[in-house]
Amino acid sequence: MRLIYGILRSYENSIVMMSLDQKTLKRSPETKRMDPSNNKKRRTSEKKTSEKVKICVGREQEGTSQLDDSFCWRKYGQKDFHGSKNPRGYYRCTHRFTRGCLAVKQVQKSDADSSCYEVKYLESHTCNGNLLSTTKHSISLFKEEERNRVPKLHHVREQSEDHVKSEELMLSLDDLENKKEIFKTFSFSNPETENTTGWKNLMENFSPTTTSESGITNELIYASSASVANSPTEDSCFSSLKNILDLSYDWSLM
DNA sequence: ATTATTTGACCTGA
DNA sequence: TCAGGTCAAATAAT
Repeated sequence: MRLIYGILRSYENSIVMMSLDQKTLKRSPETKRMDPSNNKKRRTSEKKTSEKVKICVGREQEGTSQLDDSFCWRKYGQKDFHGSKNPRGYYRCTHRFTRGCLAVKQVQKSDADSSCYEVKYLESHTCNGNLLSTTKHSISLFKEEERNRVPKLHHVREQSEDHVKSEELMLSLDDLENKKEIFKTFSFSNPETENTTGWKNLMENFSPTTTSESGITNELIYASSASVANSPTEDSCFSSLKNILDLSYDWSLM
């Protein structure tokens, strides 16, 4: 384990260096403003090449209109529509400028059921692979404030190259299995959580990228049924996992 | 100080 | 002209 974390930290260090360089890709307000041909608002005329769209309905999360789908989104706009009571929020991947990730999503509160949000995904994430959706989803099931404390460990995976990903995928799955074993030993024993298929299905249900590969898909995750991730049992399960991850992370910083 | 959100202005296509 | 989408300055939050 120590070796693994050592390797991950090496990746992280090199990636930090890379991302420093990549920050130069960020929009420069000066250059935009100085450029006369760029009179005020520039607009990209290129159309969205991908029409991969996924519409989900999820649960409102405490105070935030942003559904937690495990990715880092940044809101860049909001629009009111006539005929719709609720405005639509426009989000893009936080890594848009650092890693050129074009993922975009639109979130709109459902008119019919204000406890639900309709989420439309446009473009898929290029800032990470499916691996990440696997690894990060285990994190996404935590409460937001808890998730924020969980770590760069996952960012390392996020930025790794393809040949590393498959390796890391195995690691992460091993990790999951290990964590599950640990739960069983000192936490509880739940037939549901021991069902690997159920576990994987749960993960897949929360993955925008893994389910959006084949054209348009509509997927409904109703708030009530989504409570599977919030049931007391699952909660305790994941908070245990989170504790372990936190421990691992802290230890890796030593 | 840095990062994220808000919000009015603006752009493009229908 | 309008609807939908995006930009970016101002503001808020961390």
